[in-house]
Amino acid sequence: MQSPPTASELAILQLLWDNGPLTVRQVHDALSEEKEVGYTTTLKTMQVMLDRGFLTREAQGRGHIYAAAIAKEDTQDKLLDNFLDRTFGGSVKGLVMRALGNRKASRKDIQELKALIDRLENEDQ
Amino acid sequence: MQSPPTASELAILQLLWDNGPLTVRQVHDALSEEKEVGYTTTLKTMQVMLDRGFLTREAQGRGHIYAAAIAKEDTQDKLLDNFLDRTFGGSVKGLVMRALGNRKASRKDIQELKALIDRLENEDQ
DNA sequence: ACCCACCTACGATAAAAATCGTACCTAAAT
DNA sequence: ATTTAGGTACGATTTTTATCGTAGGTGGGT
Repeated sequence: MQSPPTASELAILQLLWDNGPLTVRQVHDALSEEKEVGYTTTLKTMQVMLDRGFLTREAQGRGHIYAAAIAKEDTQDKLLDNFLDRTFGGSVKGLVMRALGNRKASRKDIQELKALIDRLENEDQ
Repeated sequence: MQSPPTASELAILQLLWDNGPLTVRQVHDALSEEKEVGYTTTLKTMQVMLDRGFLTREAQGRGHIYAAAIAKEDTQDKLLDNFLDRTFGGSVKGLVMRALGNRKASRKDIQELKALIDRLENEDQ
């Protein structure tokens, strides 16, 4: 995977990751709720993504049904690495403290994070 | 601030945030260590940034000395918000757990995070 | 058989970012 | 005074992303 998915490509991947394989029409309808865009724009983007190896597809009736070809977690990790370097100079602590500090996480989130941190703390010993 | 700084602009901002006001030459030399790029490219980028309100400058001898005009934390926050939405569907927990889970944070980092979490936990009551 | 709604393919265009060439200025060294 | 090293300004070009128009295929309803 040469360069990571662009912002528009990522939006499409999110839909496929979360909802399973979809037709162009379905993706387009979902995207349209956020932002007006032509159908062929969505189509073209997905064709490019197919080409780039981000998607696979299967014939289905008249058209195709597309699926994500790259894993959600892998992709997120790569994007996170880039972002971390570019924006926080690679400091995980900087990123995490900012992410937590400036916005409200639910009590449940906080519990889970606490558990994770305890886990990390122990591993470390 | 209309649209956030692009990746190359951000690299320049980082230098200015971390080292204080610099000349184009100094910025260019620093950038060149990472990646080959023409001097006028750096110059032009900084002129654009001046235009966009991301930088200020002062005459100094033959040339100018540039400084960041936007705050590091504000900018990071905005970029983080975007990134969070685009990549983790807005889930702070998702982002933080991934950031912490997949790479090693130092014991000191972990302590600080723990303290932050305790603080958040109490605020929440 | 014929429409028509819906799909694909794909080049073209537009918009955004990044890169560079060239002309020109000026201070310092010779 | 000339040269020269380094600086600026700024249009032009290239590269990357995003967007769309148009031509053409196909299956189901009538």
